[in-house]
Amino acid sequence: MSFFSDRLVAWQRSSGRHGLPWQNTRDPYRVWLSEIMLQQTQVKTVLGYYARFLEVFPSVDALAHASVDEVMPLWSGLGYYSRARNLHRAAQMVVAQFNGQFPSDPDLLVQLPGVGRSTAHAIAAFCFGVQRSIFDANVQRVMARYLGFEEDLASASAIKTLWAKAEALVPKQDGVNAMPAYTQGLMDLGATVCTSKRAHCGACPVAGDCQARLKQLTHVLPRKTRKLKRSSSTWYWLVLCRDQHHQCDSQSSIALPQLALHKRPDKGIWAQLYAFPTFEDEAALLLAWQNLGGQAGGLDWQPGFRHVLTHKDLNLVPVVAQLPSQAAPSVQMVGHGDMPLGHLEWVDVDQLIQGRWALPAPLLAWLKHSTFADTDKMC
DNA sequence: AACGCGGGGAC
DNA sequence: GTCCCAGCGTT
Repeated sequence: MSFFSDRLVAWQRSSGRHGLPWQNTRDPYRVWLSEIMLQQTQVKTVLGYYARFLEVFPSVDALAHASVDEVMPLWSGLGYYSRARNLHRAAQMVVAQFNGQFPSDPDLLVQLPGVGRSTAHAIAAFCFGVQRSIFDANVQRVMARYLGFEEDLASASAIKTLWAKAEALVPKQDGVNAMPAYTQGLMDLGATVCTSKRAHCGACPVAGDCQARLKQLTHVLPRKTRKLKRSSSTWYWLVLCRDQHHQCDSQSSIALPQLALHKRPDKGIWAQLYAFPTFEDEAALLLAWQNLGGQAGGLDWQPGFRHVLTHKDLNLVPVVAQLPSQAAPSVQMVGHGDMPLGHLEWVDVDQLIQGRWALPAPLLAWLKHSTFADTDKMC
């Protein structure tokens, strides 16, 4: 029990986390999915998404044969949506290039889109006992403190150096038995004991030779100079365009209200998700509205609301628009900054509310809580 | 090396 | 409010 890894493995088995749904399995598909969802995302948030995803796509084969439009709604609200697109592409790669079986070699795993070096090591360690180290923020903190590593982790060379030291600490023997517990132990220690704000050294299995504790540096390490810069808030105007052809009146049979969506561009915020036509200023909105044949007074400005992102605040203003009867239901619309809009998709409000389309979380939340979602009030 | 990318939680 | 979190891809 003298080695770091021995102590950590024993601690994980006695005091670590064991009941999480992606634990107690060596199914690479399930482990991989959990690792991707957990990137920059907390356990509590992931739980629901993970269960729903596996219910719809229980295997890598099922995921590979789906369309990306079936995958994205299951990610709606989770953030970092490129993860979902990479997940889908990676599933197709596993089927096409690895015969449906995840490889155990981290050098091959890292070729999958969305799988970086740390995630590749996690999959290899959990599923195949490969003796390589993960290196997420938890491990960086644990290692910087345990080793008394004082270099600035904003530097790439410092990261490289510390990662190499982490690799040197992995269990030397019986990887298949030890690596899953060891890897989980690193994460658990960082999440529950050696936490960012405070190190609970009394509960730590390796406090005895922790250099940060011995030098009273736990509150200083890890050093990381990079500061988060928040840019100023931005405004978006969102057009909620009703379909005239489905408007309710006393003569028509029951028709479902529909709204126009368009697919966001490949890059930038909400990339490739579906959103209401979005404009960065009122002039662009009005120009597009004019191009559509809209009339003055056909727009109803709703109260705006704020949505906070990591790097900036969004001020979102919904504008309800009544499309003129002569306009085609599908129209090429220009005026989204310098980005041409594609054809609009007309979608039942029901389907939006039920999460069948991949809307950004704030748009879906607003729709659900607005009177606009109430069919009666549309007539 | 710096930056963009969502959302939620802790304090 | 600020900072953090099972990071990765792009420039």
